[in-house]
Amino acid sequence: MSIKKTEQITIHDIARALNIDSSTVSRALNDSPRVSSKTKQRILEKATELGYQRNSLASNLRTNKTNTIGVIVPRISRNFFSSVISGIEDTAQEAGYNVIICQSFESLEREKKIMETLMANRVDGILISISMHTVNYDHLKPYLNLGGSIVFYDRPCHFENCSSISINDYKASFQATEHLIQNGCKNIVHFSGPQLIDLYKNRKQGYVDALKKYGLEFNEAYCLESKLSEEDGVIFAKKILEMGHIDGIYSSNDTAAISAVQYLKSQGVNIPKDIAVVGFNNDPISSVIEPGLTTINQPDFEMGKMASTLLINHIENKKTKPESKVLDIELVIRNSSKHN
Amino acid sequence: MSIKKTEQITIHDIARALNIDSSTVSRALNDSPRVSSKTKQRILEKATELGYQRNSLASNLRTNKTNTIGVIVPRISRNFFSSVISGIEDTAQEAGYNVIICQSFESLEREKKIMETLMANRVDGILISISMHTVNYDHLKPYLNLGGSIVFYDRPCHFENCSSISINDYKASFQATEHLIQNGCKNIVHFSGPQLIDLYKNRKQGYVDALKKYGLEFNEAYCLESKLSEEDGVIFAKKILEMGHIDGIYSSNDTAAISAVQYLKSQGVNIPKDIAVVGFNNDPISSVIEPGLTTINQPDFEMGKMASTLLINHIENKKTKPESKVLDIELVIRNSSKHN
DNA sequence: CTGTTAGCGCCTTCAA
DNA sequence: TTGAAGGCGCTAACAG
Repeated sequence: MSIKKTEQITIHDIARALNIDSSTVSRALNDSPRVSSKTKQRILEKATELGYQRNSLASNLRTNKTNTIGVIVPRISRNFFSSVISGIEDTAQEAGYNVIICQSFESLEREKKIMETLMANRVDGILISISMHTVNYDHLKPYLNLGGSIVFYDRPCHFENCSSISINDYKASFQATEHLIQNGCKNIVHFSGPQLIDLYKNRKQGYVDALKKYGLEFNEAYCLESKLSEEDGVIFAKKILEMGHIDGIYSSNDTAAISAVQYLKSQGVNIPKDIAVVGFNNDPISSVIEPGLTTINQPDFEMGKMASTLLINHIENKKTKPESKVLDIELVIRNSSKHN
Repeated sequence: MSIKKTEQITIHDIARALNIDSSTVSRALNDSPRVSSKTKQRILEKATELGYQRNSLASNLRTNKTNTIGVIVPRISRNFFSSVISGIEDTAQEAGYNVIICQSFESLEREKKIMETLMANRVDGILISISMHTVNYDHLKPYLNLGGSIVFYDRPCHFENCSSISINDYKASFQATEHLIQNGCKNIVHFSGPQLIDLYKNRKQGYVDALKKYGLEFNEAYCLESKLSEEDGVIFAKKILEMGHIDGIYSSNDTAAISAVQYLKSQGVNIPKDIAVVGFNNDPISSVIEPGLTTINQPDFEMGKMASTLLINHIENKKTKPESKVLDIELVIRNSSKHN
């Protein structure tokens, strides 16, 4: 900000105008009890009169505390993540923290850069959902060495002694598959995600184990792996139609399930009668549009709140031991739409 | 960040280790040409060896420049906005700026607080899409007085000599309505938004004028005003069914159009044969799901890029005169879905 | 309750 | 090409 010095009012300007010392002004502006309410009053008045604007850079430099937490998220456009962010902001604001949101776009390179700038800006802590291309965590170390705290959310991750919060993907997957089986499905396809990520590996395992429990054969060809792109659903739907005898879909991929359903419908398939579908899906629009879809309701907002709370705890109370919280989900069957 | 001093490596540590002065180190780390490449080399090596991490707080304080721009957005979960943000980040990153994203959640109170923290953190510039409850702009003044630059995007706004970028809402609306009329609609309902916001006022006017041009009567009861909440569409759809003779909907509200369409379909209405629909809608999911919807395609990503470019221009070149850019849209008729 | 003093880590004249 | 010195705006001892 190229600023003429005359425009920057500092505590010294206030002090000078009032013939007192700048340290008193500082105390007053921080509402310290060690200033008489009378002078506090005078100082605040003069401050607004002169149009004083606190310079946090200076104060943060001095105190070595920014009251800011960084959030690294694959992409904010995914509804699940924007809800998590809301939860984070909610809690953070209440505790007096600012939040900086950064998108990695699933790229390790961008994640590294983000870490650097968050570190350079000395954020007090970082909440991160690692990108799907992140396989080692070297880029997190410098920040930890610097004394920062990191909490992983959504995509679980065991690293140093950082806490993490995730949902019980295995169990969720198991339940979803079980639900389909109990409703009579015999040939269930699984829309999976990148197997490099534990999350998707766990989900696949839940699917596999549920099949096993009910004596259904596991068929690798039934696992359609997606890179989480927009149009995978349609491709998958076509494959399903080719296969011919599929009667169930368990999708661990938000958007894929939706577009698959749409495509299948357009081809005259009756959902869920011909093919039943269960998917992860926190998108409010699609829930309005596809009332027949059974969805796995992930606690997004709550996850944000918990992650934020945990991180702030770590920041303010370094002794706290790392925790690994695993949240359960619930299956929500949207048989009836929200239209009443 | 409560840090033991021993962990914070500074330029002085590097200087001491090399028996040179910290100012030389500073120059080297900033890649100044006024340092021999030999010492530069030594310094960089020692820096990585010691695990030096630049403290931007200090440097920003000193230079009075943060290389950071703040973005205020009503909510990131709306697809239009997250695309705008991507555009902003794209351009900003290339120009060497960091981006801080803040959500106002359409609340003036939150907007005020955000302005304060962005100001306190001395961001170099701010991109803002004002909340729908923002009627005056007093909270922006202190930042401008401090020498900051502001650019308005999406929701146009004439204030001091700030630039703004928006789409031609009037024209878009006119075209949309005209499209319906030319396709034989006689009784066209308009889903409008808060009339306090110029944007929605302009959109309504476009609708009104298009009706006028084609000699159709304007009926105030046909304007269904929404507060941009999720479920308005269903309420509106019910009203339409009550009215009985509606054959067209022009919606200036993303989600309302979608849920209305869904509800109408569930009641046996044929879209677009019985009722034709044109709406603003940048949501990729709904475009997959409702292929029959005619949508007004807003240049979201481009808007972000342009806004960012303009702001950075203002920041780096204060003489730049304020501009008001107005982008045109195009009607996209999604008769055929994306499924090929 | 208020003033004095001394930096936080970095950058930038000004000299050499 | 490098060093010395001072200060960005604020806060935190320590005195009084």
